Amino acid sequence: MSKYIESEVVVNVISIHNKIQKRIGGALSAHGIGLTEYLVLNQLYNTPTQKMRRSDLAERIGLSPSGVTRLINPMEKIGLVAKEDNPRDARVSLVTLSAAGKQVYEEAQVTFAYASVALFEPFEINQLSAFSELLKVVS
Amino acid sequence: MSKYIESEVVVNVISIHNKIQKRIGGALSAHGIGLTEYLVLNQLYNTPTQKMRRSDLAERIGLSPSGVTRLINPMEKIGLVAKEDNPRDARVSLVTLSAAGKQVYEEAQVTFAYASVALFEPFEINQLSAFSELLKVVS
DNA sequence: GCGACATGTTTGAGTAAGCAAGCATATAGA
DNA sequence: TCTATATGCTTGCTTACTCAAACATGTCGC
Repeated sequence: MSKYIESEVVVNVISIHNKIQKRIGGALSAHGIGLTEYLVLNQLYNTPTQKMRRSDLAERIGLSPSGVTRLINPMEKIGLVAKEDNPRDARVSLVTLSAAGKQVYEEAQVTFAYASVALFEPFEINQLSAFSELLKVVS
Repeated sequence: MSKYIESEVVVNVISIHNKIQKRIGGALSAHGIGLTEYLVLNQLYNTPTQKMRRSDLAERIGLSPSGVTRLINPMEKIGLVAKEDNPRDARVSLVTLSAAGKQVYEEAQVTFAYASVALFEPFEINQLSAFSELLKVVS
């Protein structure tokens, strides 16, 4: 098909990303959130303080700053996250995980894990670990 | 971070897909096409007849049928592909790769390969092959 | 302490897609 | 042969983003 194995890998990653989007995104809709919103909750949950600057969040989940603004506003309205000011720097706006957000995340995490396992069903743990390490380096 | 390795893999795939989108998509813009358009050309190029039904194309590149319509129309206008009727069935509309489209693809393929290699720079061929096989199965 | 540049966020306008509905054609059953 | 249903594509409307510009605040050199 292609001269370089790397090109092939890229095409395959795109393809699997489509499936992730459809299957996992679909599964998460049961919790009233989309895949990108899940990633936000995931980041906040796994941050010691459970709060983060909008631009850092953008960086972490691969969104533009304006994308974060538009994503977070509705999440704030339904109470999953809250806005907080940084007393040291009035430019920044911290996003914090609310109790409700935490709960939704913990529930959604289970769904996410199930759907992920289903997707990678045919593989062994050690294959997946190797895979994961590889991806982490590229990221 | 997460209880299941599979969840971790999914998050990492999403993350690398962001990079693919940005780096490879950016690189392809030098040829006047985006990543999705590249995938269309790639499919057509690698099909024996170099023509394909719109719905099959949609399936192959993970787009909805309407997405294909909206993607192909401009490509047809600039002459990368052409529309062809199926004499056996007037419902279907075949997409064919034009000579110009073929040329653009062959040039873009080089860019795509370079960018892909750059992305996976730190890895060995055999790691990547294993990786690629794994992805192919999931796909 | 003030001007110039740097950083963080939001807003306005545009783009790429999805879903659901519509339209055209094909096929199968009575 | 007509009617019902299935299939393929496109269109209208909505959503999730992006980029560039605007705006607000912070910092540095003098």
